[in-house]
Amino acid sequence: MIASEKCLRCPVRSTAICGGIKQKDIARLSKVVHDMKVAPGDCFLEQDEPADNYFIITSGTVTLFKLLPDGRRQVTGFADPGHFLGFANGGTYGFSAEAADCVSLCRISRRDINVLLADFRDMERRVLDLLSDELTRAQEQLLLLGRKTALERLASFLSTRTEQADAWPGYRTESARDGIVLPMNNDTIADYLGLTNETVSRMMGVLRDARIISRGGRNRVLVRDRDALDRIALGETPV
Amino acid sequence: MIASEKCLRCPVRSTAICGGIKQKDIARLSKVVHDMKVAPGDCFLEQDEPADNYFIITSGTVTLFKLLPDGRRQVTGFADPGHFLGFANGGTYGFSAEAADCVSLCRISRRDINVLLADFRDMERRVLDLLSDELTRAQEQLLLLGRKTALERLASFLSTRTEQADAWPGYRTESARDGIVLPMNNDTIADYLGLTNETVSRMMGVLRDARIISRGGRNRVLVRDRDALDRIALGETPV
DNA sequence: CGGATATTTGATCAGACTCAACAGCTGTGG
DNA sequence: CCACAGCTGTTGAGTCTGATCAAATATCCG
Repeated sequence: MIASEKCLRCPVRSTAICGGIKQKDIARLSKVVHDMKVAPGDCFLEQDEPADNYFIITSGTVTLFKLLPDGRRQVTGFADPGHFLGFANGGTYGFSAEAADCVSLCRISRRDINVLLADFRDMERRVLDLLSDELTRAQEQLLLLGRKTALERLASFLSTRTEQADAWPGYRTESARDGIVLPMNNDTIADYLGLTNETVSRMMGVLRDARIISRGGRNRVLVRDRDALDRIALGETPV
Repeated sequence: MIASEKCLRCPVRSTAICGGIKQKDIARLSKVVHDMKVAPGDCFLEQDEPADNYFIITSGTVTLFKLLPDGRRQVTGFADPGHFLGFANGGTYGFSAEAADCVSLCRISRRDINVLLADFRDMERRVLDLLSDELTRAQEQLLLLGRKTALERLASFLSTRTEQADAWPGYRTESARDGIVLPMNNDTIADYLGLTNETVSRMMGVLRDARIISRGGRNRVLVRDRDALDRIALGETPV
């Protein structure tokens, strides 16, 4: 899955766009793919705005969220490197996206994406796979929000994050083998899990008291008992 | 969007698969597309089973759901005619599907779908659009489950169902212009909205007392004040 | 009619929210 | 070096929404 460094600048970028990319196509891609940097907290895609661009994250983490008119917020997911953003059914985005930390991404206009899709046959299939993955993850999150308790939600979140860190070692620093980095604060985690920041803090305390996790410095969590975490996440441990 | 009756047996079927289908391709499609009927309550696709088939609903409504080990159930959505089921990232289905009422569908094996996708160019794009729609709807549902009250959830559900009835008039009987049909019982609605059947019943009563809806016979609801319904759905009406 | 299933209604309970106060960390400026 | 502000996270007390449990009623269908 990791492409050779030779293609374009960022391995994730070429991988995400069209897999094994040929040297002769680089020039063409460079014309339609624009690099961007976004500072933490900056919103680069807003709900209900015209969906003119697609984005592919190359580094950092992006928070995706929806808002109700009175300000209630639901974080619908986090986009990590390799993620593809910007699908919209009705011509406008259905969610907003803001950088959780320093984010690099590349932008492709709606017009150009169609050319790319037509020219790079395997790209369409890849996008289809990405969307399919994302839908599967969204459905898992529906189960979480609809039927899990606060403790189960937090355990699920930490478990999933740990899995992702396994799948993509870039997330994990060598100094903390079992540590996962949470680039978002408790407010954001709360909005993701349908809870409040107080409840997130309390449940974090419950897991810490049970020696299942421990604090590994700012923004870092050490998972000490992953089996226990997974059992809680699946509701197999009575509260 | 409605295909001509001449293509295959079901207009929805040809539309869903590959849009304007040519006469000469019908024979080929018929070889890989198998028709099926499913009785109400029957489960034809089970979570964690090998994802060997894709399905396209041609009539009726299908309930999609996920289960926790202890039996808690979350309905992740309803698949109406034209919907495409069976995407799986890890080789197994991520959810189960059972017929809500009498359902007709066609089955395409995983092997055959790849041939179809390769041969019918516009099919891949159509599937991509369907997936994109579905993801958008899933995100809307995340907002509902994470941040809306019981009343707001039910109002959202009824509002969305009404919109769908507008978009596809087949849903609506001419005898009840504003009536929508709910082919699922309160238990299923509850599992969809992350509530209990008692709460669904109570909130239905609240909307009825407020003259926003009224009962239109079994499985049928009349929406009397759609604006009010939408305002509640968006949380713009203080409880 | 009768039995099964679904819905409605009531009373009580509990998990998570709200509001409020406090602690810890970080960076800033005197 | 310390004082302080500002932000994030923690902890506590009280409240409330929706769940649970139980019973009554309604609806469907043979």
